[in-house]
Amino acid sequence: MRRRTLHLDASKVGAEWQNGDDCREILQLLDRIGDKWTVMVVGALTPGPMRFNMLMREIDGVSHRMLTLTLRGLAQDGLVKRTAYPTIPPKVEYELTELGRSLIEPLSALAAWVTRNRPAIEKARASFPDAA
Amino acid sequence: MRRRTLHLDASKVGAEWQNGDDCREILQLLDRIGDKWTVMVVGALTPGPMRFNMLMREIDGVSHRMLTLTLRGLAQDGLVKRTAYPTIPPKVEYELTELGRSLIEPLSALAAWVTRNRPAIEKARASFPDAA
DNA sequence: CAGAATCCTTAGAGATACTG
DNA sequence: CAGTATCTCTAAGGATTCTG
Repeated sequence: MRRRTLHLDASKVGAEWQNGDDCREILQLLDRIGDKWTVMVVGALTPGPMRFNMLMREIDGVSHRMLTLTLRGLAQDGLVKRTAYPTIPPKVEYELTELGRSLIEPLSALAAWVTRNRPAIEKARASFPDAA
Repeated sequence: MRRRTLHLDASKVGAEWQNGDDCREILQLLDRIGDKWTVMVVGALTPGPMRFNMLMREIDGVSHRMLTLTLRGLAQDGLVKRTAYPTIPPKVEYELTELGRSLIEPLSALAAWVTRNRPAIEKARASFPDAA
């Protein structure tokens, strides 16, 4: 018997986690949410709206192309609002929507986890049998 | 001036999010944590220890190879404990470590977010200008 | 300035077969 | 049963160029 809701209770999560019901779509979304650049963009936009080139500079390592694609994806998903000012030269501002902002919390929780446990993970890596 | 800690306070996260100090390594870890199969494995292992083939069956869509690689990675990072019983045929059990279990919570928070907001996202996608 | 289009390169991942 | 090793192939992503 399979439930459709995801409980936060850690001890019960597993059951519906991989139940295949809506698991596929969840994972598909996780792929977008967990995407490297997506995380970066959300992080960069957290303080407030930003223009394209500003994001480019802010994000460090992102290519023009990937930033475009990521932003478009986020806009499609309603996480980011794109505002184009028809000036010359063009000016386009991106900002998190309400939905987008609601993602900050779980995402930063994860970031916090990483920060908190990085030492442990690095220790584990180092002490792993035949560590590369 | 840059802090090294990640605050959970949504309004302040952005600043250190992309500050480049330890951002690189955080992202690198996020890549592993956010990885499709990693999420699946953690989910599958949440209820308790499991053997390789069981995981194969449980996870649906994972190839033999990817499961091996994912599990090895998780073991290296100390998130999963691998126990091999030297019997014939071999029997290998995987289970979450303490560290691994601590990941369940933030991960399921994210999963919960996806579940909660999937309708909104799908609506956004559908109503997007020239939706594919 | 923002973005579209093109090319090109590689790493990721599936399929398959072999081994202890 | 669990794991390794190859081979292959696709598609993600970088660099570059062009346009409104």
